Amino acid sequence: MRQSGYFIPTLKEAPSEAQIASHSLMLKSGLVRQLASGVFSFLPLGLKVLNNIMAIIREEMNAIGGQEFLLPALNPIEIWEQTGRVEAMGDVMFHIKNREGLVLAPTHEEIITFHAKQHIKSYRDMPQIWYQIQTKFRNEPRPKSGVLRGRQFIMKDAYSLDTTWEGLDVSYDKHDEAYRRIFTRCGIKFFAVGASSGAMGGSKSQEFMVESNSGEDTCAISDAGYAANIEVATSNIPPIGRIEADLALEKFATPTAKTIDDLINQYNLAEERCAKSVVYIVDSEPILIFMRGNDELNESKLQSKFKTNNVRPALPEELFHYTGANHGSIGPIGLKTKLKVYADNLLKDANGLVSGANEDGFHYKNIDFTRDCQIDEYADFRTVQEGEPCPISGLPLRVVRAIELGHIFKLGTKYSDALSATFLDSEGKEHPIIMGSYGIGVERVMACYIEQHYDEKGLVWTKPLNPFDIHILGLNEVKFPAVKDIAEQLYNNLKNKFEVLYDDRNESVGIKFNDADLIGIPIQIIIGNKNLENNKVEFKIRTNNHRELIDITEVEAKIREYYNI
RNA sequence: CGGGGUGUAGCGCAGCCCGGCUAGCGCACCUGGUUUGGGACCAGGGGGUCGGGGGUUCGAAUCCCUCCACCCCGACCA
Repeated sequence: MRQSGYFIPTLKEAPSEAQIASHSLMLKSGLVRQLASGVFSFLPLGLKVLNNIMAIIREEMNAIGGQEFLLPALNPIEIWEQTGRVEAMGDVMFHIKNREGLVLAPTHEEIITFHAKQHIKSYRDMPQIWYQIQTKFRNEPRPKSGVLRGRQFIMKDAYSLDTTWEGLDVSYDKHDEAYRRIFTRCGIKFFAVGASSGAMGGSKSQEFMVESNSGEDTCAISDAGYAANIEVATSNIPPIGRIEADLALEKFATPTAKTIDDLINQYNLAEERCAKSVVYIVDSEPILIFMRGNDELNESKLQSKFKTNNVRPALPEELFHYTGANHGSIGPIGLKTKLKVYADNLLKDANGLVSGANEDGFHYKNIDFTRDCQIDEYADFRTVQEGEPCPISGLPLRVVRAIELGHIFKLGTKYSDALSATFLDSEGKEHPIIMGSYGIGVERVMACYIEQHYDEKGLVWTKPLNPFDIHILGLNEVKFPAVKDIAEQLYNNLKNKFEVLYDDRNESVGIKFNDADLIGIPIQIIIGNKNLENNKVEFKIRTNNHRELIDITEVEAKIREYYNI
């Protein structure tokens, strides 16, 4: 490709809206342009990279037996109504205004299930893995970070159809392995985490994450290989257990203690023996939960425990109404109304506790959960903290931000039940198809690669994502026709063997060098008049910016050596 | 949806507080010339609904009202 006629609009200064490296570099190097908030156009160079990523995805999906589909973005709303997801999606789903009954698909479980219902009738028809690489539409409330969170984006989504739960396990594991291969081949350092299946109720879910301060998820990871989304992460902090002394329950005045910290400081108490009360409304039913000291309640765990997305902290007036006290004085003893009472596992059967007396300005001490009050159930409600021991090794956990690249999910029969997609087993009995769903954000792969591969000069592409293999720079071709001749010769010789970009523009050397470094093609062949006098050209490797003078006749061999082909 | 910010040429910005010649600067772009190994130089030139609408005023980029877009924080996130 001759650069003089190829559209690569590089920018010297990035538009001010770009806050993160990948966004800024994608704009500067002419890969993308923003059209509207969360909506991006891919320019030729960016599309080449995207195509490379999609080629890898296709290879790996095909390798596990995936069959490629192309499903429409325009969907009849009826199908979405049948699964209840019009309501569940809410504003996230785009609705077509001038054609009643059509929506833009944010994902394709419904449509896949629709086609499965049409034609998958027998256990003999399965297993199936169906996938597509297609544009999704989601009306994100706040698009951000360039292509990382957009209102329109390309997703590889795959769906497995199985007759048994064991079959689903096999399909799920295949995707797990395929995803690891895809991200590894793309040159991305990632980790997989157990994730919350939340109210979806699926039996297992795993996210593929890239550590990054630009990420929107939080994960707890350890060097021992433990990794989990903070929504489900645990640590092996031991329960506080019981103290020896069997002390009598005692009420005491705490007029100025509103928080756990106040209590600890004013009355010299052990933080872990303070039972913090949290009142939540779960599907309109109030519940009381006790947490250890200043432990933070994890709403995702709450949602999973009660299998609903509908949880919220109680309002101040609700607190008083249900407990008889205001925030800061709520406890397990003497509740005004009967509430279901839960406690975090760390407080299991504990005694010697301090908690509110359900009377403003008073607390109880020496509370014994097994003696003084009724705890209906203990469960894991807490959010793990940085430095806590990893549950598999005891090594300290790190809590990091991460970008979600992909998600694999055991759906079960949620959609096949809703849409009556059933099959007959070998005994002629009808069962719902058992499904899985598996997604990869294609632009995110690109952005994550960039986040992990750039320097102060610009992008640093490596095989196999690189848009071109070789960048030929002819320096001062107008003044030195010999440079032009050799550059043309090399270009014509190499262009049928490799993807070659030839900078034949009549630009100053500075511009050519800087643009080449910005675009980041792995190998630069720099042709200048001085070196040419000795039949030499420069061979520059972008990953380490190492430059070497080589004989013109060696160029092809050097390229083959670098790419190992 | 709540909070904060921005909107002036393709990009980056100044001017606005305190209204006043023809709206500026750098880069980019066009023409001619000179240059040529890390974003050249000289000369000339083109490009603007100052986000939109309304208002105040003799006069608005500037003050007021309103709408919109974009960015950041938060809420939300199948």
